[in-house]
Amino acid sequence: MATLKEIGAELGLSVTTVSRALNGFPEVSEATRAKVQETADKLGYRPNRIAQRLVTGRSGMVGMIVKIKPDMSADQTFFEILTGLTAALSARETDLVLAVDQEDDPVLSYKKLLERDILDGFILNAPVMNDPRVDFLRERGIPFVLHGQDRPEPDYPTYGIDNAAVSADSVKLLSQLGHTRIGLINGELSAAHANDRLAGFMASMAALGLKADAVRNEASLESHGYVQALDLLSRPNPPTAFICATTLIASGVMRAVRDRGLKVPGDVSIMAHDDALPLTRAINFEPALTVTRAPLRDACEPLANILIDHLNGTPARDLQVVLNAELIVRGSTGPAPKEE
Amino acid sequence: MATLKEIGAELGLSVTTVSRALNGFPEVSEATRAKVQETADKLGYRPNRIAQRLVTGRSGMVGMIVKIKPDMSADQTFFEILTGLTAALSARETDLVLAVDQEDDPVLSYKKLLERDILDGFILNAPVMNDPRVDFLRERGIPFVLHGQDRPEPDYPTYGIDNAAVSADSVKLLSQLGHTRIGLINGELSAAHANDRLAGFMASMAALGLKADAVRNEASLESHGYVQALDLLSRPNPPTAFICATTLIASGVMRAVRDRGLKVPGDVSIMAHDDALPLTRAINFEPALTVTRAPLRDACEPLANILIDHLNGTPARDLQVVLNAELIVRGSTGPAPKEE
DNA sequence: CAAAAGACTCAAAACGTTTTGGATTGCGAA
DNA sequence: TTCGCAATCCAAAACGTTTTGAGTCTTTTG
Repeated sequence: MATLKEIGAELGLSVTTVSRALNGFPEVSEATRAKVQETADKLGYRPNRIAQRLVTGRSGMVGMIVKIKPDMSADQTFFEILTGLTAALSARETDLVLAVDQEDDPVLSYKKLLERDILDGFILNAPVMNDPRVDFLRERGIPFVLHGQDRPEPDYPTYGIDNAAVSADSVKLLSQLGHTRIGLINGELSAAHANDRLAGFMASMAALGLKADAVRNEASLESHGYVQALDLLSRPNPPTAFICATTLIASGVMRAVRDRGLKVPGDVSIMAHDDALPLTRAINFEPALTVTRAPLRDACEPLANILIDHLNGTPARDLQVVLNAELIVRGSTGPAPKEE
Repeated sequence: MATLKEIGAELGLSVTTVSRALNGFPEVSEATRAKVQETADKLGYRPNRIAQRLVTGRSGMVGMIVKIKPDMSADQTFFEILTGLTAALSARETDLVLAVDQEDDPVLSYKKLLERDILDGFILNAPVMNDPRVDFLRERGIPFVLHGQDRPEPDYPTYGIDNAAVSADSVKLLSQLGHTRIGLINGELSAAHANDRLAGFMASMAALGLKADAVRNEASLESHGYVQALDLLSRPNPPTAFICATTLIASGVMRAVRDRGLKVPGDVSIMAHDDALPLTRAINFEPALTVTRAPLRDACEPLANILIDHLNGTPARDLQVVLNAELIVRGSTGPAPKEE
């Protein structure tokens, strides 16, 4: 509970000098800086954030709104993001204010939170295509960072992986292994990333002259993977390889393949995109899963830093990061089976 | 962005008067209050929370730390609590700062958050018996409210239901229906409420002279209910009634009962405690489930208010609420089957 | 009719920090 | 000597609110 004034009184210095000493300003001598630092430590000084925020005009809080599905199911990715984000933000003296959105209108929760007038910016996750939240915040000039891409040429900070490239890389690997009938078990198309995966898949299949007629887009569930793979495998010319949106889907697909009496990777190759969630780890599959890998956890620190840099004045065009996922080849992919 | 000063300038009043007019102080005339209110509305005045907090010495933020299990599974109850809590807190101009705890040491996250020195208090949920977080916060004089009971005679604010009574009520109902062999499929004993349920069960069974030898304590999962019920039903003298810790467990128990070719409630009665989670609704069971009911959602507003009242000076002993769950008899319970 | 009581209002201090615009010192250069 | 220039330091203002302690009227009371 020590204050700048108390430190100053202790040393016979002004608050100005104490403040500058502690904040590393150049116009204070090293000798005094050392003394100030020492008594600050001795008195257990911690800057009063509220006072700092009053004078800087910033609240030091950013918002994130969690969209909850009608069934109240917790998105597996949510805790992963939440964990990393709070840690990364707190390293930069920023707090996360969380709100839960159950409204039909996707921007209503943002309006409500903004009315309280205490947030410096927002972190937007799980975007849909042309996300209405983006338009809403952009119109009002509220800073935010988007996790992912919701449109081709954003003029706001974004951070995410190239989801079209994820599909392209996967198709490329499989086609090099000789596969020509490749299935895509995608996530729900309401999500922007699922759109990009689909677009990337269609484009690279077309570029190779392959027919992309084994595509399914549904929720990321084990059961979805199972059902869709079973269905596709009962075709006259079933796919010899599956690209799965998530490891969860992949586990369903693998179960389906085996239920049909087929071998992985002998008869069917399976690969997935891997967010590196602790629940379903690609490495624990039997055989270990070939993946495009981009740990969600890794996105948290960049997201936090991008938003805070943006708040500090860095222009949006310097804060648009699109990474490529890493391709990790493991045992679940192999050469296409010989045609009989 | 209007300030008190601007409103004052507009009307030729001092900031003092404007502040008092808006905050409903008695020493300002109704005429001026009306004028002040009017121009405040006209200018779109919103009090600067940061300035308020600086002068009141409070941050307006309370913390909650979410404990995540090693498998990163999201507790079903978490979103329920989060939703209600943010709403209730924001009604009292308070924000929720969330942190995620993955440490082994249960108090480490609290230490870290306290170091940042910006929280007025904490909301503690999912207590274990003699919760170490309680001891930690109590020692340092940090205000908090506990959702539930972790020890017999707390000297801090608490809010929760009487879990021993939940069991007692359930046992009473079933014994009045003639059941003598009653099973308890409880949650994990690490949770304080599971302890209380167990204690209440043992006590009331003993009071009735009944043998309490069909008790299982494990995670609240459908599969747990299924497995344990199957096991208990294969005994020579199987239970004729089950008390389940959650509706999720109850659904597993019901499946087990039917897999054994038994009828509910003809052969076996089933009841559960119902937190009123949207996922598994007691009323959607076939037959509808008899429950002791205490919606988790209903706890959020009291929790928020208790903590804030406590911060405002209300002593802890006036803020200890123990409610009784409502007993709702539906179709899943019936008279004990006649012994052959 | 004076004094007390009430009704209403205000200036100023306070919260703890950052930042602006000097002020003071010592020292080498003109 | 005097001027300029770093190198240090400081007083005061500012952020927007709440609260304290008085002040000015008007009305009631003895």
